[in-house]
Amino acid sequence: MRLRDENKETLIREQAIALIVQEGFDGLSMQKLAKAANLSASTIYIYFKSREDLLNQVYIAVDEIFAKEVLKNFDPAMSFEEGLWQQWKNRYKYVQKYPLHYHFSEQFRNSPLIKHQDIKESPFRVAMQQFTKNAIQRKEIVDLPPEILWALAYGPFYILIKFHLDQSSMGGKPFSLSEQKMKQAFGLVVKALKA
Amino acid sequence: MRLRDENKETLIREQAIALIVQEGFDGLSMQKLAKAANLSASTIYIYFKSREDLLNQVYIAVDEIFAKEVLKNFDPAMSFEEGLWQQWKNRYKYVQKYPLHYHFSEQFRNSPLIKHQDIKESPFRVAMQQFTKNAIQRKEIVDLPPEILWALAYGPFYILIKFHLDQSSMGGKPFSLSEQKMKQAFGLVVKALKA
DNA sequence: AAGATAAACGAATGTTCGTTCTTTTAAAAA
DNA sequence: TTTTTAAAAGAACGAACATTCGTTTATCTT
Repeated sequence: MRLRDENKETLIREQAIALIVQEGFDGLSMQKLAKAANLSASTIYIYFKSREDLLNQVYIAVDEIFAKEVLKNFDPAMSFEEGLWQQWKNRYKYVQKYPLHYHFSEQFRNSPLIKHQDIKESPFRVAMQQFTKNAIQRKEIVDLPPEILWALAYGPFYILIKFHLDQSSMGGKPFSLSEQKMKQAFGLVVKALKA
Repeated sequence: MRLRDENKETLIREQAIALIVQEGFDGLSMQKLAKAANLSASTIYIYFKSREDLLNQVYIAVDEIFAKEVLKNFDPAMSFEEGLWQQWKNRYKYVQKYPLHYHFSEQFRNSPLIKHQDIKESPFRVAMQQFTKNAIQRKEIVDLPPEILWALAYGPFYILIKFHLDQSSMGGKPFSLSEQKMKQAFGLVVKALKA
């Protein structure tokens, strides 16, 4: 018998991401996707039950990679300043390495398709909670409700990313947010949160 | 002759926003929109040239209201702390008053449909630039590249808004981010930016 | 009240959608 | 090599899509 091609599943997923980023969610039709992946539309249904299933699997795969990349060289036991900086660097590298994934996530996050539940207790979230809990216990930073801490620690970072990404997608291509600029913003965040 | 109903144009726009927020961009079909607005689909084409034109006009109308609301009681000559707090309050009230508009914008912002150009020189942007320029000249805040200043001034605010909005859309309905919590986050932002 | 005009409609256009069915093809098992 | 099995393809389905067209209807002008 003929074997299921493992790469083909990934190929379909990646092409779906590319199409969605290029043309939005309406742009992802099964026939367009088939053409982009050099397949018959019906072949997609061997690997995915339906369009909805495909979207879900894409979302899951993207999230998995994100969680993996963002935990590199990170330990919840790190000092707050070191650990948060590592997070900023990891997220920055993630955006650079998987720009399409990032754009896809940004679109998916605000779409009504998303199932807001069940994402609560990922090992990723657990690590993050432990990290901030440690920092507060050690009195490295002020004691704050988690969402305020989170808002200050990452809000400026993501606006910075979005700004530079929009900037580069408008004019010439290369995305460059200098590490110096990131450090500057990071310094201000630390200043705000320091106990 | 029969007169064009001015309210009908607004009605169509508002129903379009509601549909998009509920079901995403694919959810906005002309026939569904017609049914939601109690119209024949062809009637929509009296007021809008095409689906694309409709989306553009919706975007423009939403943006206009936003700019109007957010400039209330605001003057670029204000002190930084007073002016930025007024901005936070205005934006908070905007989200409360037009929650659908906010959700629509969040979806539209990350969609490939948006035309990134030509939004540069709105009177709104001009006021904001003057405001931060004043604050730096008066040495109220540290001298920073505009995008870093912007990232710190608004990043935490919008993450806070998103968090509480998601929270309320999941469980029971009412959206409540207490002014006390906003003040707490605001205090940290000011601490970070103070010269 | 009569006529004019544009708003409003329902029906129909051709296209594209997601999905399924039947057939062909290729590779693993015999 | 032959048989078997599932992957892959292609044609086909009804449904829904954006848009247009010819007719009807309401309201203004006269």
